[in-house]
Amino acid sequence: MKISSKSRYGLKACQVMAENYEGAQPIGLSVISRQAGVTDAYLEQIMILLRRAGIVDSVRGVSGGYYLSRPPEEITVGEVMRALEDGLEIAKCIHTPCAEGAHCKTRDIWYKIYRSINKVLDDMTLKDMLGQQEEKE
Amino acid sequence: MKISSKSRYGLKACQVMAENYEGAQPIGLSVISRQAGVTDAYLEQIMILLRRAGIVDSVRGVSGGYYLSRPPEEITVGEVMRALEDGLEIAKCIHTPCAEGAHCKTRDIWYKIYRSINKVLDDMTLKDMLGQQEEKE
DNA sequence: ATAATGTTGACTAAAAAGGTAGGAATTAAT
DNA sequence: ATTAATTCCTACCTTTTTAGTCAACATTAT
Repeated sequence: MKISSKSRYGLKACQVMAENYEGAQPIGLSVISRQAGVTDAYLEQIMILLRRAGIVDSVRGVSGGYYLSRPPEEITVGEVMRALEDGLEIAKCIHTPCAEGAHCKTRDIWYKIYRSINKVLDDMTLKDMLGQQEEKE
Repeated sequence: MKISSKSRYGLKACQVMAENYEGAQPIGLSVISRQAGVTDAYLEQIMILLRRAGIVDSVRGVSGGYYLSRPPEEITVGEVMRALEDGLEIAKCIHTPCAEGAHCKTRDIWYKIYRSINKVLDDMTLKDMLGQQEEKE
């Protein structure tokens, strides 16, 4: 029940790209990795996931890089997280219930958690994320 | 971002104890392990966590076993899960923010998730869990 | 006494997470 | 055309966590 480093770095990378969305030119991997505090090699793996999920586009070759495929207000944090966190499936029985199936009291708990996480993340776009006030502790 | 098997088995074990709470006599480990679908040896480890968290009490010796330390309506699922899932701390920065601290946009996301999970789990007692209707989907 | 049962800590194996390396493909600039 | 910068892809490696086992010990009803 921990957020993976892929999600941490990946969402941070999205933040960087969202902040520079107006620039309209691709941002080099090394620029993003520096701001996200991660190595190029590792961030590469993460960007590939985001690209395959249709969240970012890329340009290869000299002065290539990455950019959000859509404006920050059209990409939800949930979309990003699903790409990085195995569909946000917190238990196998979320999508493929076990034999006990619909009668399982504990599965109902996992499902409640699942829906609540999805709601939080789908209700927030990358633009919202940039603009939000800090949470109190 | 997966629920651990400790939580799955542990909450199931609590369900068993809650269903038999009226009996008022301790339930043997092997009885619980059978119903929870887990080995005695492994469930033992889990019961120790629940006992140390004050959720269950135990009786040693012949005809010993485990039982909930309080009525099912006085124990929340959140309490159980915190004992089994490392305090439900989904990211290190939940309790000890990193250098970026309160200005961190991504931490705000993790914190939102954290609160939402806690709310779901703390709003539900073991008794509620037994009585709840199945979720759709 | 003794047999049934919980307690504890050490141990191991398997899986997942986290991260690295190297070369292929692509492209702007020269 | 060549070169240098850059992404793409696959395979691999290391560390940590998870999941599970085991054996010796402590307690208690009978």
